Parts: sequence; structure tokens; C-alpha cells
Amino acid sequence: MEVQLKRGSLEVCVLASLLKEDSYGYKIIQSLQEVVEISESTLYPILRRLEASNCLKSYSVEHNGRLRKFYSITEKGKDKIKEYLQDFQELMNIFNYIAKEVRKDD
Amino acid sequence: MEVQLKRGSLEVCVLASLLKEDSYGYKIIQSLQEVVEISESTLYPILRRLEASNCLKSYSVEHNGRLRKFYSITEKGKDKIKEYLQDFQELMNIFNYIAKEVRKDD
DNA sequence: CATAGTACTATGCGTTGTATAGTATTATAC
DNA sequence: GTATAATACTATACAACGCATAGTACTATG
Repeated sequence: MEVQLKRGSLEVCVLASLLKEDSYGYKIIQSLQEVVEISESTLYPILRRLEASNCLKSYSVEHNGRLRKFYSITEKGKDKIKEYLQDFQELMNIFNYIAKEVRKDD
Repeated sequence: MEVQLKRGSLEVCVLASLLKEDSYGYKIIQSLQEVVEISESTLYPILRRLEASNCLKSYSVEHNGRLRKFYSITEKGKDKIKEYLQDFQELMNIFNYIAKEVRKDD
């Protein structure tokens, strides 16, 4: 999948994965595996950005003598998901236009 | 519409608009108006990129004593559209996942 | 005891959408 | 008759984001 096309979607994908329950970096990558390939170098900056913009809150839990950083979604994070769902409708318009022009061309 | 979400789609949108007939910068902006808002500063770099990557060819036609630059789509450009249509299916998977998680949360 | 898995941080790059500004001609309106 | 809008394009510079790469460090498994 072309890199550019993922832009804006990965972030929201991560947010959505936290709706059900709080989670931490490594586990988020595992749980999103089926939906989209996301690497550490992509996820961790996303988590930091989302926390900085108050879409996520974090807290640490000790696990095997080390701290595991859990993230939980905020109301602002939920709002961001809703905005995405709306924006995606517009993107669908673009997609539909392209598909339509292709059909005309056949 | 969030800027990041447009990434990768605008380019293909421009390509698709040239399937029907050759066109030039100003007219492309007009014709895409209903589908997506695209400004000069977005379109012209796209046109140059697409030409540099051989997805478009260009030729100039005199109009009112000035040269008007027409673009026509190449086979490579058409291939790029097809790739986009496929990639978009993957993006839809991401979208569907997000929408599903939101429904669960209600 | 080496390898794989777990868990996270830091640095840096390329692509792309867009703002801003500049150039220059023609058509319309006051 | 001159100001404004429309036409048509070029050039520069920026910010955001996905991702590659590398490093740290601990635990479990064979």
C-alpha cells in the first residue's frame, strides 16, 4: 500500500484500537496486525503526538520489574475519530469520482 | 477536510480528470471544483511531478498570444490510477475497522 | 548461552499539500 | 479610462507524517 495513502488514517486507527480497552505500544502493534501493518517507528511517535494533543492519557504499570506505558483514550480522542469518519466521506467522493472516470474510459 | 487524508488521492484525482480529454492547469482546477478543493499551489507541483515520472506528457498551444500548457495522460499514468483503486480497498479496511470499533463503543 | 520476544527511545529523511508571492495578459464593470 | 476580476503559470519555503535505522534493556525458551 502506498505510504501517502495511510496518512491521517493510522493515527485514528490507533485511537480506535483503544476504545475497547487501554493498551500499550507493543500490544497495540499486535492487535492492529490484521488491520494494517504498523511498525514501532510509526506507532511510538503517533502515541506521543496523540498524548501531546490530549487525545490520549498515559499511565505506567510495573511489569516484570519494568514500567509498561498504558494509554487510554480521552473525549478529545473520541472526537477526533468522529471527525475522521466524516472526513472519510469526502475522501470517498474523491475515490468515487476517480472510479467513475475510469469506467467512462473503458 | 483534514490535509493529511488527501495525500496520495489528489494526484490520482488529477490523473483521472485527464482520462476524458487533455486539459491545462486552470481548467483542471475548475473541473475538479465539485469533487475536491484544489488550489494552484497544489495543482501545479502535482502536474510537474506527474510529468517528471512519465505519468503525463505535455504540449503547448498558443492561446491569445500566450502558451497554454496541455497535459495528456500516459499508459503509466493509467496504471497509477489502477494501483490507487487497489490501494484504496486496503484503506477501506482501515476505515471499516475504525467504524466497527466505534459502533462497539456505543 | 544464544536467540527470540518484549518494550521503548532517539535521530533523520522524503513526500506532499499548501501558503505566499510574483509575473503577465485579457475581459468586465464602474 | 482605470480598477477589478479572471486567466495562466512559476518559484520558494514550510509542516506533518510515515518509516528506516539504531540503540537500550530485560525476560523467556531452546
